[in-house]
Amino acid sequence: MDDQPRLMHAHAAVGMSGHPGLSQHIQDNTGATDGDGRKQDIGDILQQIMTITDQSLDEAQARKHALNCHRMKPALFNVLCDVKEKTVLSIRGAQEEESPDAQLMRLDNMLLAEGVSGPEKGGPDNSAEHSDYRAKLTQIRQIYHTELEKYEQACNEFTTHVMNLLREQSRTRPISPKEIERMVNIIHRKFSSIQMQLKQSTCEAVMILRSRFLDARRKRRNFNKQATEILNEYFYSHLSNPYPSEEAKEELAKKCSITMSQFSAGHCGGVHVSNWFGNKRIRYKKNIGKFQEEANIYAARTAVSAASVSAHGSQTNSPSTPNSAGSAGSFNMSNSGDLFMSVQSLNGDSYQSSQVGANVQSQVDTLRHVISQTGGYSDGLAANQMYSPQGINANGGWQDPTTPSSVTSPTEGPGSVHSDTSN
DNA sequence: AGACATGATTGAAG
DNA sequence: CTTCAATCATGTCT
Repeated sequence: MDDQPRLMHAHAAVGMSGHPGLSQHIQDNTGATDGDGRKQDIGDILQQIMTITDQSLDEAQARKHALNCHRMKPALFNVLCDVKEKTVLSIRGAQEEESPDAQLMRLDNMLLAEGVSGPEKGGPDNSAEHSDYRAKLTQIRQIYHTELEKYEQACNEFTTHVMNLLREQSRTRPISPKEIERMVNIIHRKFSSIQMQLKQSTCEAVMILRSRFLDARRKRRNFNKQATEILNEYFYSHLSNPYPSEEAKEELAKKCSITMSQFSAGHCGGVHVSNWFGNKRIRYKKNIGKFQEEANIYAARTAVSAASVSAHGSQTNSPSTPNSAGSAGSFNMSNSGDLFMSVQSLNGDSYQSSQVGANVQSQVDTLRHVISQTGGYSDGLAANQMYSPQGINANGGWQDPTTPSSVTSPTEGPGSVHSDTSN
């Protein structure tokens, strides 16, 4: 024990020479009056630190306490912190990551958009339609939030724990507040990367859910009978030009209660009507014979209602007339006069004289069917020939397929009806 | 289970 | 943009 001072001195000398800034630092902190005595002090302390692990626990505790209370302790602590800081920085260098903020932001945005994060989405959706989807989404939402909370809590707990630990250790090790702060940052980064994983998998789950529930193709719903009837009524009563305008489509959609398309924002039921008419046209044209019966049924039905309307001498639709979409100005019948004449000359009926424009087209179509059905054409083929060519040209398309739904209806020439029916 | 019906999608054409 | 034609994918009937 009595040779320690000498040894310490040597140690101190080595230590000091290794760190040129050390003496300066200490001098700053102590006022630097008596040079040699100070050196001895420092050497003393350093030696004690070096040998602390060789001592018994109790002894070490006592020494530790003594060291903590030593007047040179703050200065030494600062120096060591400084040295460590420089070493650590040089090792770590500029490998600070480039922050995955962009990705995190995207995930956040998506979760927000999907209604997972952010306020609960209580849109005016018809809940019956996607209740299943919403239930699952709520489930995901709940899991997400619980997990997020859990992570947050764990992060906070861990951070506090580490901070306490470091603070405690800073009594014996050179740990500066700056370093603690850095450590906290590291922890936060780690946890946020875990959080990102959570967000990522949540996004994936939502995507899968979406594709399963909201992909209309997968979840195809047939229109109900009434909707099909309404659409068919329109189709067969506008057989010569079955291209409803946008307004007509919307109206039909409304009448048919076709509203399931909230998920593809921008358009509503009209799209389904368009699809329906597209399919109908193509399938009708492909196999007219197959639709013969159907056509007759609807033709007869519309004829009856049309007749009853005109019999009342009224322009308003009778309640039993479901084809109002084709009337009441849904279409601009600029050439209704021609058609009207055609019909007149066609069957010589006089009751139509009371009709003006609107209903003419549907009646033309309708009457054709009635005629074909009842006018002595018992032969189905003949009947087919009777009305199938109307509007369908030699190429197998309805006339003017480019802009059929614009402004005016049938560009059907004045002679077309005659030629069609001039058997 | 298989056939058929039917709403939706896709790509070309205009 | 719309429509057509082919096709897909699902619903429904047998």
